[in-house]
Amino acid sequence: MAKAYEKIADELRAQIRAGQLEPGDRLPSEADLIKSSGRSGPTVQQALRVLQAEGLIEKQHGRGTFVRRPRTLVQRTNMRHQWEKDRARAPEQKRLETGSTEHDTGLGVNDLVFHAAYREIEAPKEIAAAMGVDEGTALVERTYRTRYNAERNPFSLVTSHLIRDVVKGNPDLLDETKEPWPGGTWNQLLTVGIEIDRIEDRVTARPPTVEEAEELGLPPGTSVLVLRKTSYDTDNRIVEMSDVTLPGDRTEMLFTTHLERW
Amino acid sequence: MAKAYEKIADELRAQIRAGQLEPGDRLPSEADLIKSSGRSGPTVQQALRVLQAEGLIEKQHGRGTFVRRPRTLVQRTNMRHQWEKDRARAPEQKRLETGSTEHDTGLGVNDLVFHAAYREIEAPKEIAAAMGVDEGTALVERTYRTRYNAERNPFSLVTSHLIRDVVKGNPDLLDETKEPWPGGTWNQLLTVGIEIDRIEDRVTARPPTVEEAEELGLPPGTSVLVLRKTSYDTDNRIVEMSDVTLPGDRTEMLFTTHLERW
DNA sequence: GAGTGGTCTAGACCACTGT
DNA sequence: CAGTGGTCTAGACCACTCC
Repeated sequence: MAKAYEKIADELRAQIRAGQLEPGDRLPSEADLIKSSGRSGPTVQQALRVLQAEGLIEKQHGRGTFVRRPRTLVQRTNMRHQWEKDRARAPEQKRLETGSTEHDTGLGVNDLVFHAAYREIEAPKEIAAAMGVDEGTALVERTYRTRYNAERNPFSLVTSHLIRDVVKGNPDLLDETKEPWPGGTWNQLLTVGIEIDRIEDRVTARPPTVEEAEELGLPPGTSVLVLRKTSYDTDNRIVEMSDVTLPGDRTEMLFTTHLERW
Repeated sequence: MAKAYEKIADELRAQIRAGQLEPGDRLPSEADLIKSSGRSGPTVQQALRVLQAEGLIEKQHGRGTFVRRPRTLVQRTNMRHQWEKDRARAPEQKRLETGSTEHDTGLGVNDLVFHAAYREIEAPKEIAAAMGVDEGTALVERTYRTRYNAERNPFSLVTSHLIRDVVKGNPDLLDETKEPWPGGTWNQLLTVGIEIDRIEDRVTARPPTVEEAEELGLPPGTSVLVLRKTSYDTDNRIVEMSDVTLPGDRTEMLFTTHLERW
């Protein structure tokens, strides 16, 4: 006994996969589906909800229901790590020219809008454990939002943590008005004598929280990539840790691993 | 004017985040919520659906609605690539002992169950483009399922593509009954004189398709990590490409990037 | 104003779980 | 059997989009 809403969903899904309904096409209106299926409104709506949760369709209030366009625009690579390290020691003129986000996106500085906020906090349990410090250790927490000039919503949410005692040698590092800092965090760390040796990127996926969906402007039926980036210095200490939330449907992360030759 | 279902969802979400409702706790029954909120059944259900889509709660038919337990069990690292390469040239006895999945999970061969199937196909457009070959090129498509002995559902779905002409020198590579092959794909490639030079891992996230949700046993309100692994040989040719689907809520991918010293 | 999706009601009956 | 969530009906009214 197939459930009524599943039957409706299956039919529409088959049409989308077969290409009878192409990305951008409008689906039959709910009223049409009610008539053609002989089912009630809520049943038809449940069928559409299923497809929406699969990321196949997108509802637009007052306009109709449409087949979603796949999109993967922003690529984020681990080559950026070496690039960022090199840039940290470049002359200031060069450092001013471009940031790591422009490196990823291939855009100029003027196409992007940054916002940064700093505050000092005491390390909560989870952060302390991940950074290998005691709970309550003084940290500098920095949050960043980056968006395209032409768009309303940012395409990444970043929260970065530094250990206060490690960076206090340069008071500018505690001052958010110095952002954007030419040469980025790595140049900041260089000013207090820190060299980064390796990066660990931890990636998981989950549905967005309401707050993330709101800030990133994510429609229902999308996932976020959650990236925790941990930076180790040449003494094998964790000197920075960032949590990055990225929209799953427009981000591709690329990691290249070179292997030893035989 | 706050929507009724949002108000109910907000209240429950606040209780979960505050820890008044802990992971594993049962939420009030729908009947209770109908009474306490003064709203109708469908409205209460919509509130619960919202929380389910956020991955916060889990409904169990006939038992109740529960706060979901966070879980991240399987870790998959890019160190495995070098490890796999080294293993490919190890003596057969050593190669028999363990596979790359055991390497990731830290388990023995007997804790895991593998299933492999081979077939020959003509490269469809998308695959051909990604592998840099002509559409219609003869490929060997291999699908793998790996699961814990104790569990019903696999924790990864793998589809791997090899170029038929590249591997035809060893007929065993076209025979699925030879699986599991000691030393894995890389040893297979070694038998036809191929050495892997670098790996590219591309990661995105999205909600599961119905088929993926079914096979992986994913509850509503979870995402999948989609990994496309491309292997380049020492002549910079693509010799293998795998598409891997992993449950987002129990997988963590770890990529380590070592940087050049100053 | 016509057409679309969004929210909501007040029920009914079914399917699954545990005692 | 009682209690739970799952499905479904037949409507009502609201909010948004586009002409």
